[in-house]
Amino acid sequence: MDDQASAPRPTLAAVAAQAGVSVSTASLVFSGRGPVSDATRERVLAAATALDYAGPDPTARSLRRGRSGVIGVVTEDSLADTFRDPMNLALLDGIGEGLGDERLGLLVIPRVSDPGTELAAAPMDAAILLGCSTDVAPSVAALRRRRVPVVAIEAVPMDDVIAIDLDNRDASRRGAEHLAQLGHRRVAVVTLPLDAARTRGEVTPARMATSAAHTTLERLGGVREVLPDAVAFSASGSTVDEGARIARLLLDVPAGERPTAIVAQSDLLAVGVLRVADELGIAVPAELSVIGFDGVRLEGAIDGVLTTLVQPAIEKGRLAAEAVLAALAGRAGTPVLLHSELRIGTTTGPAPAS
Amino acid sequence: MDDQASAPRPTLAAVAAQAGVSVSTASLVFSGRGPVSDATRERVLAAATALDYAGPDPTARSLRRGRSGVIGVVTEDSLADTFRDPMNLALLDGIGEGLGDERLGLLVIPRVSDPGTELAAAPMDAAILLGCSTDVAPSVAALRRRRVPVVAIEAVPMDDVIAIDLDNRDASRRGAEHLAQLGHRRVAVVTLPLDAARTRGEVTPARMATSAAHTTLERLGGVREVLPDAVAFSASGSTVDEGARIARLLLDVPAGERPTAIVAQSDLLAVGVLRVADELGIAVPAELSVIGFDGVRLEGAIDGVLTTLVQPAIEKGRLAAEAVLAALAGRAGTPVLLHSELRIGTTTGPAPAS
DNA sequence: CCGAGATGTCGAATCGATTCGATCGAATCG
DNA sequence: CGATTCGATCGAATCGATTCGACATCTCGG
Repeated sequence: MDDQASAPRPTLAAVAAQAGVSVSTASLVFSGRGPVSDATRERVLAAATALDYAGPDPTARSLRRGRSGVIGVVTEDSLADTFRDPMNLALLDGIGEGLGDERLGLLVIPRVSDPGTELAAAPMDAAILLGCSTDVAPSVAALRRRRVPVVAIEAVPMDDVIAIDLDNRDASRRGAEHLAQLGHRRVAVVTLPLDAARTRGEVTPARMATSAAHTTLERLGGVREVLPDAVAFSASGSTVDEGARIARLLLDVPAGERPTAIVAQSDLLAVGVLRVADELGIAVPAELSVIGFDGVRLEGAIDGVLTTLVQPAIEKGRLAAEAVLAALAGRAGTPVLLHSELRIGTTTGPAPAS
Repeated sequence: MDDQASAPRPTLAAVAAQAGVSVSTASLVFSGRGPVSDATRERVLAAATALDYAGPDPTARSLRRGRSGVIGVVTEDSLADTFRDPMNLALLDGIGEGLGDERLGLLVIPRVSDPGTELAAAPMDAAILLGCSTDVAPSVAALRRRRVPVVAIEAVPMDDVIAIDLDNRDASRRGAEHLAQLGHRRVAVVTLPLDAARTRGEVTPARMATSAAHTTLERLGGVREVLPDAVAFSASGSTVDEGARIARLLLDVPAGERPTAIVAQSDLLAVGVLRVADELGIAVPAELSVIGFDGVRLEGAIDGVLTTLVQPAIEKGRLAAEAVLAALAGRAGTPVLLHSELRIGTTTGPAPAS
């Protein structure tokens, strides 16, 4: 019962003493980076077992080695919301794949409030910034001061940040062209969050000017290259509920004022839009075309196939992990630009004759 | 560019020197746990800014303080699969809630292969064992040696482990009674993994005897208290695909040999079963009743409402977090037993007349 | 005007390991 | 057989902070 309290955790020094060797030799046994005779090794290991020694203290080891074996994964949402987005899960899949058998733990850090505080407090050897739709500059600054290599997924290009980027603008443009070719002229966009406060509402030029949400702006810009007049409303997150919320604003109006197509900046948002269309009895794609972004698996959440821009999500995660490993090895990480592909499903069709 | 390489990261000592104070005083400024005059404080902070000092090194601080500010979350599956289970997401929600504003990071550690190795290498102040369906003894032993308090969710009771437990056996029994009352006699069970290897296949007495999968065995035991002859097949994980896989074994047989009801040990498994029933044209609940476990939100994955045992998942996470905080504060954590409730949905009905 | 108490600052020990260079005996080689 | 090398071991410095006890200064009551 009170063993735990009474017996202090044994240290390497205690093990060395018990085995009758010096601490340095004992250390060699556990780290395996020096020549040790078999006899000595066994004596040390026996002593460790006798004392119930659990191996070198990770904290002390980290301090001395200058490595903690931990990769920080910095997310935008709350912990659980982060993992509710299949996009992030795919990224995680890729990261796990890319990290391979390196023994690195993932420390998940929600960047919800006061950026920097928590970021600066946790030990980590490198950081991956996940889905940087809002302003990441403060976080990056905090990490840079700590000399922590940063890999950012879809962030605005910055010094000392290895970018794993996506052709957001070009892809969105292709999506918009698809709609334009189908005759759509009245198109609305449901965007990802536009600022750190995740304000919900119409995207005005003023808001765009002060926004640092790279991905959001790029995707919107791509659409407006083709459809300059497309109105846009920002969601407060990439969730089905948010998509539905914005969709109600856009669709619950007299039929004449309704857009004939909605571009959602994520598949989850698109599902929300489809759900509301269904509620309101608006036929898709006869009366309304919907296009998403990401190309994640939607597990039977919708009937048919969502027209969307499929991005190589797992690949993205894998490349991020590889960039981290490169940075850890002292090699310069290579920035990457990935490409999305338009998948035409059953949610887009010719614009209804007006 | 090469600033990063050339200029070594400044230390507290450098800041102290620059400010003309001792290291101890500088430390006091950052940790805020001693009296420092305003003038001194400002001088130190100015020096820190001048040197671009990012604050005390987390690793060094952890070593000295004996606290790393990190909670280990030990999972059974791969990283991404863990978070694909809505059950675990709900737990995470609860953990986040229970941790509140304590500045604690969550280190996610998949306990896939060689238990203990990674576990022992990462710094953490406490560990939460998530969904312990398979054998956790080795992990617990490794953590205990390191004097890391362990909170286990639904694990077999062990010394020095704070258990957050669920009435698995009783709940399953109530589910089985519901089926029995409806006249079902030929009932099959799709179980969670039965062993660390996650072997898929029929659950034989021999396998049960060597299994340490607490949750799995309890839930199965509960069913067999009512329906002793229920056959059982173990899945290799709590996923829709696994549920479907086992369901095909059970349902793709001549109609006379088919069970009239299937008890799935998780909602995800149940969804897999429903999917296969649909594929094979078996009407639910007219020809087949299906019951799940967990009561998680299934986001339109099925038509109707799943009959299932709803457990207080968020509460479970919250209690686990509170137990962790208690342990960290030196207080003894209180073991908890939570209760599930049978929710009767549209997937169970009277047994078909044979 | 002196001693008690409060306040601010400092030096030194400490947390638990890793690692560099030195040492020493044994084996190898010419 | 002496010089050299190699393998095994050890001592001591180091990683970057925190914290305890000591010390100096200042305030205030008596």
